[in-house]
Amino acid sequence: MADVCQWCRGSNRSVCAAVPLHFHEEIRRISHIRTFEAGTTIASEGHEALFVGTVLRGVLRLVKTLADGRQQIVGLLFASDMFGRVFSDEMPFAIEAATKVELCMAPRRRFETLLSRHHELEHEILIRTLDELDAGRNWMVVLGCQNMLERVAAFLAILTIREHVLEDAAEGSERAAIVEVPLSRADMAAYLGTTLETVSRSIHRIADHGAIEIIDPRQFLIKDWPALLRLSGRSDLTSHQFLGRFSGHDDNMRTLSEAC
Amino acid sequence: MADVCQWCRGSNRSVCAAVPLHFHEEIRRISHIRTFEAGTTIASEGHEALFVGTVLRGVLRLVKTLADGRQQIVGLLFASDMFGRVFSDEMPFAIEAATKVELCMAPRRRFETLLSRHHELEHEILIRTLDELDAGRNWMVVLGCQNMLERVAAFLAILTIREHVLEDAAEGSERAAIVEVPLSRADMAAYLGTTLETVSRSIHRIADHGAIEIIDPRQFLIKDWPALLRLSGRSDLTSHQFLGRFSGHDDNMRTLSEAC
DNA sequence: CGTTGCGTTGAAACATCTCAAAGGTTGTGG
DNA sequence: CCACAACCTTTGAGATGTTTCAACGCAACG
Repeated sequence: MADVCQWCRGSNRSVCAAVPLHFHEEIRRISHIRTFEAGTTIASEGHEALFVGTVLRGVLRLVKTLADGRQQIVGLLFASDMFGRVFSDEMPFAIEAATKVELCMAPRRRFETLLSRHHELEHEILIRTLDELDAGRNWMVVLGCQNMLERVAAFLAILTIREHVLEDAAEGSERAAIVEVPLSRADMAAYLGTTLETVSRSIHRIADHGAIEIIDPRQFLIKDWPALLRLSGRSDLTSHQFLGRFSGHDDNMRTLSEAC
Repeated sequence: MADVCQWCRGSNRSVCAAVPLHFHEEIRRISHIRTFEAGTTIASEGHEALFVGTVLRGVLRLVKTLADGRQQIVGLLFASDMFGRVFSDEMPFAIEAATKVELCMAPRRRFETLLSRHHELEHEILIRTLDELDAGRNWMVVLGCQNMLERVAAFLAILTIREHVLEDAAEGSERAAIVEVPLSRADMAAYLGTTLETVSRSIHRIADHGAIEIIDPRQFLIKDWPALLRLSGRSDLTSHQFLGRFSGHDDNMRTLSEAC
C-alpha cells in the first residue's frame, strides 16, 4: 500500500503526475491497485459508477451494446489514462479489460470529495476531458468519412505514435518501429465500425502497399511511415490530435509525422 | 450592453444560468452579443481560439475538413450550448453558423482568467464537457454501427427530444409534435457520415413507414413516435444520452421515450 | 422568364458485409 | 510426441447497402 503512488511520480501523462506531490498522500489514502484478466468487465453499462482511477498497465475498452447485440468500442484507455465517470451516477458505457490490466482505483464518491477540495486536481481533469473530447471528435471523422483501408491505417498510425511516445518518454530509446496491437481482430472491428474480415483484408492490403510488414497477427513492422500516413488519408495526423497535449514533446515522432 | 445577461437568467441549460447571479456581473463585463449570418465561419480549424461563449439562438456546426475536401460535422451546438475551446491555443475544428445565430462571446484568455478565479464556474464547465464527451461517444455508436436509415431516424428522434425539451422548459406548452430540422440535406449528410441523396431517400423511407409526415424539406410531423424510435434502432434512446443531464426534467418526452 | 439553389429520383458502379470454409497456433490429454 | 479441440485469423464468393453520376422538379429571386 505504501508504494501505490510510486508509478505516478515517474514521467507519465497521468493526472497524478501532473499534480503537486503533496496531493499524492491524499490520493494514496483512498486508492488501491488491482489487476484484472483480459475480458473482465470492470463496470457495466447503465450501472452506478462506483470507481474511478488510472490505467497503470494494459488496455481498457469502453463499449456500448445496442439492444440487438451490435457493439461499438467508443474509446480505448491506455497506461496513464483515467477511467470511470466523475459527477454522474450512471455509467454510459461498459468498461472492459481488453488485455490483462493493472489499475489504480478509488471510490468515485471519495474521489469527488477530494476534487471539491483541490481545484488544481479538478482543473487537470478538465484539461484531460477536453482533450479526450477532441480525440473523440477526431475519431468521429474517421468513422464518418473514411473508408475501411483508411480507418485501419489511421488506427495503426495512431497506435504507433502512442506507443513510441510512451516508450520514448519513459526511456528515451530509439526502438525499431514495431506496432504492437493489443486487440483481437474483433475488437479492432468494433472500434473501427466494421467487421473482423474487413479488418484482416485491410491489414493485408496495407502490407501489400509496402507500408507495413506483418510479423504476426498482432505485431507489425512499420516499413514506410509516410506511406502509412498517406494510406490513412490523414497526412495532417499529429500525435496531439488523438492523444492530447501531453504527447507532443516527442521530437522523433513529430519529425516522422511532419515528414509528409 | 446592460442586458447581456438577461437571457442567461431565464430557465435554460447555459453555464451562466447554473452559476450564482453575482458572477453574471463579471461575465457581462468581458462579454458582448453578436449575430452571424448562416454560413459564416466563426473560428477556423487550426487557428488560434480567440473567443468562447454561449449560443443564444440558432445552430453552430463543428466541422473537420480533410486534406482532400471531405468534411465531417463532429458536433452541433444549439441555444445554451457553449462554443469555443478553453485551455487550448489551436481550434481542432472549425466553428460555423449552420443558421443565422446570435452568440454571447468573450475573449478566451479573459474567460480563462475568470475561470481560474471562480472554481464553481470551472466546475460547471467540467460537468458540461463530461456530458458532451458522453454525447459524442453516443454519436460514435451511431456512426460506427448503424445503417443509414437508423442514423437518419436517430437524428430526427434526438432533434425532436431536444426541441421539445427546450420549448417545454421555456413555456411549458404542449405543441404539436413537429420537428424542425435546422440543417440542409448536405449538412445532415455531413453529420450522419453519408451523402445528401441517401439522407433524402432515408427520410422518404421513414415517411413510407408512417413514422413521420414530410411537411416541407425541413419540417416533419411526428406521426408515430414509437415507430420512429424503433426505426432508429435505439429504443434505449433517452434525451440525457445525447443532451446531458439538463434535459432530463421533461416528463412529457420521457413518457414518449419510455413508451417503447 | 431564365437563373440559381436545393431537394428528389433513377440506374449502374462500387465497397463492404455475410456466409462458408480453410489455415494456423496454442494448450491439453492420451 | 502426437492427436485433438478450441480459438483466432485468413481467404473466397455471392449478396447487399450505399455511393456516384446524371437528370429532373420546384420554389425563390432578380
